Amino acid sequence: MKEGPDIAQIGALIGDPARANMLTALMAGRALTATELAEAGGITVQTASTHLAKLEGGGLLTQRKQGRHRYFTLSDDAVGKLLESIMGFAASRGHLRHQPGPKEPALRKARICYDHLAGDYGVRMLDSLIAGGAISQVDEALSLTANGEGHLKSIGIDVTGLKSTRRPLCRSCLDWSERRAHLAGSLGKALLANFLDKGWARRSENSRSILFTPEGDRQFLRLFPVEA
Amino acid sequence: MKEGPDIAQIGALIGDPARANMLTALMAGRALTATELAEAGGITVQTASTHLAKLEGGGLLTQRKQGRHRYFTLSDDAVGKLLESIMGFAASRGHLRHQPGPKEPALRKARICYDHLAGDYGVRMLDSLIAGGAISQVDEALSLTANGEGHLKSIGIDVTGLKSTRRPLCRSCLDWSERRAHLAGSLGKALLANFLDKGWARRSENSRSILFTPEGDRQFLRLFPVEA
DNA sequence: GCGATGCTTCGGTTACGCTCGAAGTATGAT
DNA sequence: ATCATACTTCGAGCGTAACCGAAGCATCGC
Repeated sequence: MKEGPDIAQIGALIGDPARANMLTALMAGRALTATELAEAGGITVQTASTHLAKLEGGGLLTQRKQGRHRYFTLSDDAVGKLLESIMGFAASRGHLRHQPGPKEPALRKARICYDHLAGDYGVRMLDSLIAGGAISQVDEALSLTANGEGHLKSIGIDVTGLKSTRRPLCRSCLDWSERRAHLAGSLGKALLANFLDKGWARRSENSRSILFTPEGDRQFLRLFPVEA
Repeated sequence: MKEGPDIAQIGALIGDPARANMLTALMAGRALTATELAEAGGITVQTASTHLAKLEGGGLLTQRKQGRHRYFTLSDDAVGKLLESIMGFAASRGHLRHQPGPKEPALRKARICYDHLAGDYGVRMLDSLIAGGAISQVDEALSLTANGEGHLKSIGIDVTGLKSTRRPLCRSCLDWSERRAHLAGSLGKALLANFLDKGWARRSENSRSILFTPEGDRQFLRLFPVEA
């Protein structure tokens, strides 16, 4: 009767609202302290501590001691990937926790998804790369073309370095706000890092939004055109 | 603070052991009645009924009335995909609900994963198809080659028909027992259906195992060789 | 019509786990 | 040394939801 992996256990870990909020906060990719995570979860630090212990025990989080702080991060990108896929599914079934606020539009425009760009701009970027022949798409599978390699070089991204990592170069990730795919993988990460480096955009302090400067906005739209 | 999809809600749905067991039972792809699912969940029918109502409300299940029976199935293959990915993750973190029994080895050898072949045989099949040049692999992405199309034709599978469906032809699916990829997508489904049609194998009545006949076993191993 | 089967709804019990106050440990600052 | 900060552990309190017995519908067979 009992056979196979226990999905109930990790379902239960994610199923608590406070824990889910903490995990969502960690999707931004930064390491956060227990106190910050308590804030994110809307609970006291004592409660957060027990939650964090459970999440760590379940293999979702790892902690790093640094002085009197404990920084928590998602264990690895398998966790990020898992959460992404659940988010995508939840969005597809209309399980939103909408509370439409002022930050909402900024979030839909551009936000960080674990370590890469998501939202309207993320989707636009992938669309443009596919339309321009830099990335080819077969079903859900993405791969970089020789053409695209040159194109990225001109932007300032060295693809050969990325290829040597064990992580997939291109991966498609379902966007919960747009319900379409955007670019994940090490290339997606590198592209976002590139924009931040160039000063085109910066990360919001207390949200997952990516805020583009007026100049950065212009450059981004020029670099990733879409035919009307 | 509140932004994006509510992963807690579906986490909680999957997080209850009884519900998780019912969902796992439905991964076999067949429609099951409320009574059968109660059995699978290890609970009474009354309790199962409330659970099923919740799962249906959450968009995970759909029911079909047929006489005085109610047949439940996973809503669509997005649900199957989601559960697969959670199972893969759970297995990677060692969250098993092992109760090593006699059925375990059969399950590791060959089992059904929503609608396609998984386990040792599933992994072997994909490996062999890749080694034989029928399927090409870039990162996690799989695609059928022209070569492979002919090869499948000779087995008795018409790929052109499958291509017209909206569902991806080839998809890789992480196998929790082997921790390696096997073939999903409409092609994976068609291949399994083909084996069952030919009488090479049949589905176990009360488990997810796929039982190969001695002759089917021989044919399968011949068709999908692996170099030692 | 009648009984039998499959499933849902209702009511009441139980228990698990989320929660926080208070106290305890560890690290850092003065 | 002393105090402050960051976090964990302990010990209740409490609420929600899982659970089942019993009753209520619905459908089938006769």
